[in-house]
This record gives sequence, C-alpha cells and structure tokens, in this order.
Amino acid sequence: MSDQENILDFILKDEDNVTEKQKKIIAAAIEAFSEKGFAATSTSEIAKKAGVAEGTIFRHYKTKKDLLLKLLSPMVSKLIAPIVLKDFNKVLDAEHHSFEEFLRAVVKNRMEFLQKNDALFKILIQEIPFHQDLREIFIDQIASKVFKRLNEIMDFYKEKGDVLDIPSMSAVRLAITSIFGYFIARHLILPDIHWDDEAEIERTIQFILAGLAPKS
Amino acid sequence: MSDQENILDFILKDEDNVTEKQKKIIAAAIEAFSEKGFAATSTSEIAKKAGVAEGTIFRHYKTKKDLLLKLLSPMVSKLIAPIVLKDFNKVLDAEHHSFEEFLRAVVKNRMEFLQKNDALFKILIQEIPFHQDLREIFIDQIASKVFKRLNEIMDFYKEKGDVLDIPSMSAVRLAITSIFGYFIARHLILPDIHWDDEAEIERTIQFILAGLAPKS
Amino acid sequence: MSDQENILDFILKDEDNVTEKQKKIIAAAIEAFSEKGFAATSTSEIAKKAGVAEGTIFRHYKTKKDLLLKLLSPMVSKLIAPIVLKDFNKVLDAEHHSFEEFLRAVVKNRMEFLQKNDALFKILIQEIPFHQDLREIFIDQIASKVFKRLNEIMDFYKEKGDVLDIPSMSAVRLAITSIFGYFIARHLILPDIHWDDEAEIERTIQFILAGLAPKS
Amino acid sequence: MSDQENILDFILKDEDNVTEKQKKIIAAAIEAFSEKGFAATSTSEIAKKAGVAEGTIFRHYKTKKDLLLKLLSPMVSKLIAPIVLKDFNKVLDAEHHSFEEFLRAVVKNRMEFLQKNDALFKILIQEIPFHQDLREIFIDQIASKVFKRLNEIMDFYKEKGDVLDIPSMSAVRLAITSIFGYFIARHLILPDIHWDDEAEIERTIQFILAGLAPKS
DNA sequence: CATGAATGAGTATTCATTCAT
DNA sequence: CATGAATGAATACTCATTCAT
Repeated sequence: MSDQENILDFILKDEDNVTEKQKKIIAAAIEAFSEKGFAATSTSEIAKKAGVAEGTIFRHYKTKKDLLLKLLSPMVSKLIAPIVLKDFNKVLDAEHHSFEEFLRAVVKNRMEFLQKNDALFKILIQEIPFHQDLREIFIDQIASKVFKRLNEIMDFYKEKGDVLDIPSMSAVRLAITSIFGYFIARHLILPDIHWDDEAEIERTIQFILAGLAPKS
Repeated sequence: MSDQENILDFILKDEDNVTEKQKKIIAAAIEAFSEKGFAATSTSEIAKKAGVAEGTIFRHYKTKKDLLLKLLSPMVSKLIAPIVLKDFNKVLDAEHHSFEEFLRAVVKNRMEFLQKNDALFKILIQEIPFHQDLREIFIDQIASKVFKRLNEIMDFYKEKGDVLDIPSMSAVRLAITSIFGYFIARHLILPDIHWDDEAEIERTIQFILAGLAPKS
Repeated sequence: MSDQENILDFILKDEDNVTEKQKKIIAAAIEAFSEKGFAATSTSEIAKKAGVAEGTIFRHYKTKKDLLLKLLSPMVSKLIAPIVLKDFNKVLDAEHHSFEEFLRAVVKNRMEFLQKNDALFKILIQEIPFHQDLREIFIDQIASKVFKRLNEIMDFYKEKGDVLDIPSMSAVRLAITSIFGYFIARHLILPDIHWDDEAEIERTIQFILAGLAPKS
Repeated sequence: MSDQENILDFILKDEDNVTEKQKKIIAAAIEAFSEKGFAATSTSEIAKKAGVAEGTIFRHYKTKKDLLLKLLSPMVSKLIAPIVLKDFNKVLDAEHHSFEEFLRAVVKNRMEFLQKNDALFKILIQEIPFHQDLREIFIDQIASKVFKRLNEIMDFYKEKGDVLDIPSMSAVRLAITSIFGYFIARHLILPDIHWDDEAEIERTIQFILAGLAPKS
C-alpha cells in the first residue's frame, strides 16, 4: 500500500532523461492548474513559474493538453493503486477482520494520499468533465481493476454479515462518494470555512458504517 | 416549495426591459459554459450560438465574468430556496412527521430541480473553486439562511429520536454530500456509463437514513 | 477588353461593406507578398504596413491563406478575362483579320495588364506550385473558358492559313509560354539587368508569328 | 557534356570530410524545399527527414540560408555547365553542322538534366526572385561564361545562314524561354494535367527553329 | 437597443540557432 | 562529429472589450 514516494517522481518515471527543468515545469503546472484551472492557465505563466523559457515546455510536452494528461494519468493510477496491489490482500486476510477495520484503513490511507496530492486531485476533478479522453483513461482503470477487486472484498464482508446485502457496486459508490464528497466539499466548494478534519472524517466513517450495516 | 417557473425567467427577473436577445444570450451562455467550461468559452462563441452581435452581450453584461455571476447567483438562491421558504414549515409540521418522509420529500424535490437545471449546476460546481466572490455569495446564502433553518429541522427530528445526536451541521453535510455526490459522480465524473437513477436514488436515501439513524 | 478599373476594386467587389482598413490590408498584403513571398511574410508585417491592428486582418480574412486566395482568385479571372469576354469577338471578326494583328492586340493588352499588376502576377506565379487549391481554381478557369475559346480562334486562323496546323492547345501553349516566359525572365529571374522592353516584345511577337507560321 | 555523376556528389564535392549525415541532410533539404518552399520548410523538418539531430544541420551549415545557397550554387553551375565545357566545341565543330542538330542536342541534354534534377531546379526558380545574392551568383555565371559562349555559337550559325539575324542575346533568350518555359508550365504551374512530353518537346524544338529561321 | 468593425494584449505553438555534453 | 536540451523572439490567430454608427 506504499505510495510514499513523491508523485512528482512517479509522473516523471515513464520519461527518460528527465532534466531539472522538466521537474520544475511539472511542479509549476500542477500549482498553476490547480489554482486557476487548466483553461485559465497560460503556458507563459507556467514557464515563468517554472523559471524556464516558454519553448522548453513544448520540447517536453507537445501541447498544453499533453502536459495535462501526462500529469493526470499517473494520478489516476496512483489514486486507485492500493486497491489493486497484491499486498492489499494482507489487509483483508490478516489484520482487518471486520469491515470497520478495513474501512478505517482505506479511508486513512486515501485521505493521506489526497492531502498529500490535493492539487493534482483538484485538477483531476475539475478537468475530467471536459475531457472525454481523460474520462476514458479513468473508466478503463476503474472498470478493469478497481470494481472487480472491490466486488470481491465487499462480497467477503457481506458473507461475514458486516455489510448490507445491496449490489456491491452501489455500496462501493456510496462509500466512495462519502469519502471524496467530503474532500470536494472541504477543499473545492467551501475551502474558506473552518473544518475539524479529524472529527469529520471520523463521523464520515461512522456514517458509512451505519449506512452499510445490515438491518438487524 | 415551488420553483416550477423556468429558471431562465428567474435569472432575468431582476433586470428590467428584458429583450428577446437577452434571453438567447443567457440560454447560449448556459449551454456553452456547461459544455466547455467558463474559461474555455469565448464570448464570440456565445454570441454566435445566441444569434446576436458580439457587442450585444456587453451591452447587457459588463464583462464575461459578470455574465457568469448573473447566471449563477439565481442558481444559488434557487438551489437553497425550498429550505428557506415559509411554506416549508408546513412540510415539517403537517405531513412529514418522520425524518424519512422529510428526507424523501427533500431529495425528490432537489433531484428534480438538479435534473431540470443540470447545466447550471454543473457550471456552479465547476466554477466555484476558482471564484472567491462566487464562494462568498454561496457561503452568505447558506450560512445566513440554510444552516439556521436546517439546524431547527434537525433538532426537531433529533428530539423526536429519528436522527442520531451529532452536530446538526455534520449531519446536514453528510446528507448533502451523499445527494450531490451522487449527482456529481453521475453527471460530471462518469456520465458515460449507465446508471439506474431510480434505484440509486432510493439506495442513497436508505443509506442516509441508516447512516443518520440513532444507535438503538 | 476593358480591365481599366483598378484591380484593387475588383478584388473587393465581392465583399460587402468594404472598409477603408480593408483596402489598406489588401494593398499591404500585395506589396508584402510580392516582395518577400507568402510564407516569408508575417501577418504582423502586413498589419504594420497597412496601419491596422493585427486582429483587424483576421476579422476580414479568416486565415493568412484565405487572404492569399482572396487576392489571387480575382487575379486569375482578370488574367484570362479578355479571352472570355463577348466583345472579344469583335476583335476577331472586325479589325483583326490577320493572325498577326490579333496576336499583336492580345500581346499588347496582356502586357499592359501584367505591367499594371506585376506584383499580383508575381505572387500568383510564386504560390501556384505550392497550393493545390490555387491550381484547381486556375485550371478550372482555364479549362472551362480559355481553351475552348482559343481553340475556336486558332481554328479560325488555321483555316485562313495564317497558322500552322498543329493541335491548337500546343500552339496556344507555345505562344503563352513565350509571352509569360518573357515576363518571368524579365521580372522574376533577372530583374536586375537592363531590358529593352519594346524591342524584346516586338521580337517575341515576331518569334511567335514565325514559329507558328505554316511551312510554305 | 557529362553531368552524369549524381548532383548530390557534386554539391558535396567542395566540402571536406563529408559524412553520411551530411548527404542525408542535403537530400532531405532538397526534397523538403522543393515540396513546401524554402521559407515554409523548418530546419527541424529537414532534421527529422534526414534522421539527424537538429544541431547537426547547423554544424555543417551556419544558417538555413547557407544551406540553401550550398544547394543552389552547384545547381547553377551544372545548369550552364555543358555550354561552358571545352568538349562542347566538338559538338559544334564535328557533328552538329546544322543549327537544328545543335538545338536538338542541347534541348535533349538539358531536358534530361532538368528531369533528373527537377527538385533542385524548382527550388532555384522559386527562390531566385527573393534572394539578391542568389541572383548575383546566377548573373555572374551567365554573364561571364554563357552569353560569351553562346554569342560565338549563334554567330557561327547566323553566318551559316541557319539563324535569323537578330541580336544573339535575344535569340538565346527566346530559345531558353521556350525550353524552360515548357518545363515551368509543365512542372510548376500545371503539374496536375496530362502532358505528352515527347510530342511537346518536339513541337517546342520545331517552334524555336521556325521562330529563329531566317526569312526566306 | 443592437451592431460589427476595430483593437492590442494575449494565446499556444514553432522557429532558427546555440552550446554543453 | 553529433546530439538534443534550451532558448527567446516570432508566428498565426483569438480574446474580451470598446465605440461609432
């Protein structure tokens, strides 16, 4: 369940001969896109922020859109990575006997990830409605990897009697919506008001648990 | 609880001497903004779509941003209107004795509203993270009107024993997140896959009810 | 056989609401393109030369290429116009009984036209090899109008015994090549050396006459 | 009268330590310039086509313009070479007693040369109007070598009574214009229509012969 | 009230060229 | 000798906005 390494390194992992300037471009783009939005950010702005010439951006990324996709594809993978990873089984089999323990572990893990990569997550959420290709990447990853895996997991807990017997996909959707919904409300819609993160996360977990608990 | 009138009329209600062209501009702007996003939409595009001259837009709306705000402010009011309305009391006192009945009524009502005004809602969600002033309008409306009102309502049901005893704001947030989270997931993030709306909405209601039910 | 009116007016004839700025843009574009070539001329250069903002060019002409075509299409028509015109028949029937008289009239007329519109002709010759669509316009006009007409004329003179009995198209091609070839050599390839225009034109006419004369 | 060797080798003859890459650059530049024109061709395009790094071009040719001149100077020499060569005298003295035989030999020879080097010829014709220095090279070569030589030849045939008594330069110009005019019409202006090369060349020769024949 | 010509700053992207490796 | 990262000026074109008609 390790995505402790910097996502910046992960983004650049696929490319070879990564230069210092390239890192700066990526960092600047993430900052700028998340602050002003993709469309409202100019490449000259990114260049200035990164301390490189504007042409340098286009040496590494054919278009502005290409730069966006090169940022977000790894984000998508990372976002769903832990669900997919082999060692996630341990979580299931060994320690997390109860659904509560499991949920708590997942929420903690993903919340930390989001908090560490809030800018990239914000960009992803903002841009996904406007880019068909981005949605396709997203759906591909989720459809092929995540739902299959989560179905197994939910079935496991349903059988154990920890979870209500509704279609797994709906259960997953309700849980995910609650978790990410909190993040969206907190960081995108109402970032200006005070939030007691710890308490709200705990309440969200309780809410999901109760919402998915089998009727006694 | 009536917002049956067209929101287009509502948007134009404040302005005087509303011309036919003005209506077309508003309609065109809503369509364009929701499809491509505010920043990625040009005023000339809106003009073309509306069938008016470029200058005409600026006769009615000082800037492009002004046009956005003129669209979204009424949307914000409308979005929270039913909660605020006087006749909402009747809902409370008379028919909706149980929290379930209340929730069902509210969800049904707001879902219909969102479905009718999905484009505007999409714009609101998309743009709110980038416009401080928009957020301020939003917070003002919510803070001053909605939460006070909802606190009363939640207290009412808490006292009745229908709802868990957690801070009303959190309860409200969890419910709202579930409802709007569904809408965002369905229309913004994953519009391409098939959704069984009726079933998902019912499950969402059950989920909220169970999530907020007092521990027996 | 009149194309005495300014070609600038002719170029702008098709467009409505022609503004002063538009005329200046056309004039500047002709000058710039003929001096430096289409590809080597920047739109900012044209704007400066025309004394307008760069955006103004694109209000009237969607692209730089569009501007080129809007210049050259009328040039193509004008270039072949006299051959096509009704009153050209008079030339044939009445005054120009001999091929020599006819040739002399045509050469004089087209030479004057080229001298008056040398810049546009230069642009046409320079750009035609690089633009398929331009060649299509050219071929269409020539194929449909010119060759049919000239075939009739040449047949007329062949029958009279003024002209050698070879395929009319070849005869026409040889004559045209001689005339335009002179212009190209004189203005495009070797503009720097001295030319005795009058003498060379006379020799060219004699050359064509002798070259096309029937073998006695 | 031999220019049988590849012109590519001739272009590179002057330079020392010619590498494989250099040959590829030259070949790529010829192809690209002739297809899109000098100004519209980018150095990166040439580099890609040649399979070399962008910098490599500039190692061998200081500027893009330098590359153009390095291509065209040999073309100019080659174009006029046979006229200048010593062994051309044999042509004159021995076999080609009549002007017709001489003309036929020259036309055949130059046509073959043009057909083999059509790309370079196209570039030369296209670029000469825009580059003073190129024109100077051209004029220098022609003035110093060609016209002197051709004057002698024409005088020879004039004296023999094969050729009309007009200024040699004009006669030469008329002949050259006819030959190259054919090539320009055929390859640059109207490459899209069908041409019966053999027949047209024969007619062109006949046309020149008749056009320059002394009046009986 | 509506138009659309005009603008100049700004857009993403390409350019020829340099230079450290 | 060859590379390709880096540049900054230039490119064609778009933008939101103004204003005379």
